[in-house]
Amino acid sequence: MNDRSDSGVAIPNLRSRIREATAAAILEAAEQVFADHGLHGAHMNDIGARAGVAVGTLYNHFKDRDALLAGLLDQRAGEVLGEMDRVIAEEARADFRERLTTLLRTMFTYFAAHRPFFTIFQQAESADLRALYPVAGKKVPELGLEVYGRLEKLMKSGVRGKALRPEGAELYTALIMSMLRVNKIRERCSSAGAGGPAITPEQLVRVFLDGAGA
Amino acid sequence: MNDRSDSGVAIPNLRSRIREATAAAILEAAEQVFADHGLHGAHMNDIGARAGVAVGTLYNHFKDRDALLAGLLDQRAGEVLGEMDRVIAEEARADFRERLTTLLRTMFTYFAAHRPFFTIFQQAESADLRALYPVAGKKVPELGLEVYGRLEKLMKSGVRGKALRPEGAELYTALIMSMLRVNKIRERCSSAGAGGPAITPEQLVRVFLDGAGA
Amino acid sequence: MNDRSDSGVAIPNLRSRIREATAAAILEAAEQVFADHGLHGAHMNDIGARAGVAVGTLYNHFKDRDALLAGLLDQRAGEVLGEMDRVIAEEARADFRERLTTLLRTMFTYFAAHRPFFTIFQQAESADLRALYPVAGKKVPELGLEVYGRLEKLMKSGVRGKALRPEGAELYTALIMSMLRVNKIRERCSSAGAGGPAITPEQLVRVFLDGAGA
Amino acid sequence: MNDRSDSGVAIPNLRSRIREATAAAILEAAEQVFADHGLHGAHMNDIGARAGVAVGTLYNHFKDRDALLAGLLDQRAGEVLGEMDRVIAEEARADFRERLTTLLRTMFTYFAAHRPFFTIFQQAESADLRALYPVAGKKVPELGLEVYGRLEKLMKSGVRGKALRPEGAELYTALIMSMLRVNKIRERCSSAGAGGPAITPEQLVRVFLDGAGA
DNA sequence: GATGAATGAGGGTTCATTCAT
DNA sequence: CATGAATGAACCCTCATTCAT
Repeated sequence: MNDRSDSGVAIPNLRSRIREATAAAILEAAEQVFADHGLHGAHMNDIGARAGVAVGTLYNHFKDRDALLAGLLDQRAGEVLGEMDRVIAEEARADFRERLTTLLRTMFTYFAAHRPFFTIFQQAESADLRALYPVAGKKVPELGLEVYGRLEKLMKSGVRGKALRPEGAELYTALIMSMLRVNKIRERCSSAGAGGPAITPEQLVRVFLDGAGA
Repeated sequence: MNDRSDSGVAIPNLRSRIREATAAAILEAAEQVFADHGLHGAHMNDIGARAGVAVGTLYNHFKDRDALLAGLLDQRAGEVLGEMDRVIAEEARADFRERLTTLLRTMFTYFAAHRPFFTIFQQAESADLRALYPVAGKKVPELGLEVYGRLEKLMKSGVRGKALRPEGAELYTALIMSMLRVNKIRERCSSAGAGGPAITPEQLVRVFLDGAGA
Repeated sequence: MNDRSDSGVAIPNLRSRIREATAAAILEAAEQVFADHGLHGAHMNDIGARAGVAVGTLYNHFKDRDALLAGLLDQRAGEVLGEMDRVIAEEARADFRERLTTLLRTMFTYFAAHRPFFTIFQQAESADLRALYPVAGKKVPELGLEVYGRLEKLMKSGVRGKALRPEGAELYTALIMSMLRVNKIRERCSSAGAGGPAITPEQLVRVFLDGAGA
Repeated sequence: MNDRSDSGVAIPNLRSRIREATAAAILEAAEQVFADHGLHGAHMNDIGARAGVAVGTLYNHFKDRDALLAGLLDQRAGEVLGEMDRVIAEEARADFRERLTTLLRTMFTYFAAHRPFFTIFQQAESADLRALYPVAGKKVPELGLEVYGRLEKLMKSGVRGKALRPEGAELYTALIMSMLRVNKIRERCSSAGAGGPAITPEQLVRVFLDGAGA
């Protein structure tokens, strides 16, 4: 009985572990290839080659190309949202400035580590591409929404706690979200930016809370 | 004799006027279709259909798909930069806050009127797509650079004129540029934003200069 | 009356002379372009450009592309056949060896002066291309047939006059015709041939009549 | 264990055998279609249809249309040159007349069996088409050169062995090569030729060595 | 479950031909 | 008649997807 139940349980476990390892390898390959060649330029053959499997194998794990992309976006979105939630919980007691700074640092750090994903995500978020990916459509926009929701909650608590002036409250969240791209812009456009130090969450929060005016 | 020479001159004029009108119609159609379907999803047949011409006509005006896209980006970039320069010259004497507000309003207004173009431009600016479009590559990144240059000049004058604190001076430009997307984010993410009033340049400048802190 | 009839006659004459000049220019341009780019690679636009007229004008003179090609082949075939007939008549009294040599020299000379045409003609003569050019089909094969006929007549008189052995009589004509390409082959293949002197009709006739054997 | 490793080896073998069979079918289809419709008139869809495969399959075996044509010419050129070399080696001891006759018979036989290829080859050899097919260009002219080289070697040995008069030695090779087309010309032009017996290598050699003169 | 050759719809592009000026 | 932009059928090629092994 032991033998049988062991083997009966163990084999599926082994198999499912192999399955998951393959799926993870595929997702990682997909992240690279999508980032390298763009949302439309990434080819299933390339993804398979980079993952070290044949094309057919991709279809054993994901229904089609869109499902693979959606799976990738899901996976990464889950990771970053998880980290955000963890930090929000940890810093629940801190003052507003520190909570905002820490949350921004979390996002900056994640995106710095997963720059390919960030690039993909921005393209996928484009309103006009959503139409092209009905399968992914359900999930793709959610990361933006989810991040927005978390930031908005923080902003509201900031207004309640008198850390933020209430007049412009409804624009704060969108404003902070738009600033997440600041380092990308700095790198691309600023002559100093290419090699220089990235803008820090502290600097960002400083301007956001205190203003840039003299 | 006059009559004949007149007609001899008139025909080329008429033809070239028609040519230009067709080219403009093609560009406008391309703007719509590229925005609707994305940089890769836009098909030459669709562009032709929307412009009311046959596919072949597109190729009488633009060497290939990339040249059409590049032509479109060039055209629109020229327009928005021209308006920016005009406003910058007009407001040369105004104080910093007004100059910044007016410049932002100019951009907001242009992008509101050419939302499709803005969408295309953001996609084209993506680092990963530039590699895919070598033809467009030469011009595409320039709009960002040009806008950045003009904003930076304004920021420097703001610092010199004591309107801006000098400590974070090197991040102001990138920060303002990143904020240009704020209304797009608000529309997409905010529950209020979809139908609500857009964020105004005044609001943006208020937060930027005075801060959101209480 | 004089005036009227003069102008009535003169204008058509002038016009028809212009027409013919244009048609000749088109044919000459076509000869160059067909030879430069091949039977299928020659484009109507290129032919028009080289002739110094617009595409539409080509269609005022020739029904379509095939008719233009057929017209070109007709024209040149008429010229070379005319020269052959003239030489045949002139040399009617000479002995066989001289008549053959002179006829070959006529062809060699014409083809040396119209090498593009010769190239075109060979392509057009290909059995498999005839199917593609039903319009030209009637005329294209005729040059080969006409030349063959004239040579065959000469061969028969040679046999009758005991200048040729009668045993292989039925192969002589085809053999001589196949030899017309000898200089083209020599140029292309022989290391000496590229710049060296062309093979002369005399040499050819020498081998044909006397053999290469020791 | 043996069984398993056997099957592990067998699968690739089976696949590669199928691959080669498909490639051969494609080449054969291409030979027909190129010959039937000409170098430019042959369409990839037609080739696929005749080979019994989809268009895409053609591109799994050949990079593009030019590579397919080049592959075809390579393949056939290799075959005919191989046969020529075999015959040359076998007949090394025979006298000149027999060696020449046998070599010609080899070529006549091969070309009779691969008439489509012969047609293609002549078109491809055309100076003006070589420019259009840079991919094929490298190999295309080689068949002519290779055949020329082999014939020239034979001719030189004929001169050395006193079988050929030395005076016209430098034209013999080109002359023999030009004669290879004799049967094609006979079929097309001679009223007797269409159905009649082909000219034999013996007849050809007879005229070449002994002359047609009485 | 993994493999990778075959598939074929669909996209970008060309170019002979037309016709309003 | 000359012009040359517009036309659109037809071509080459790509690549997501399938399925026999």
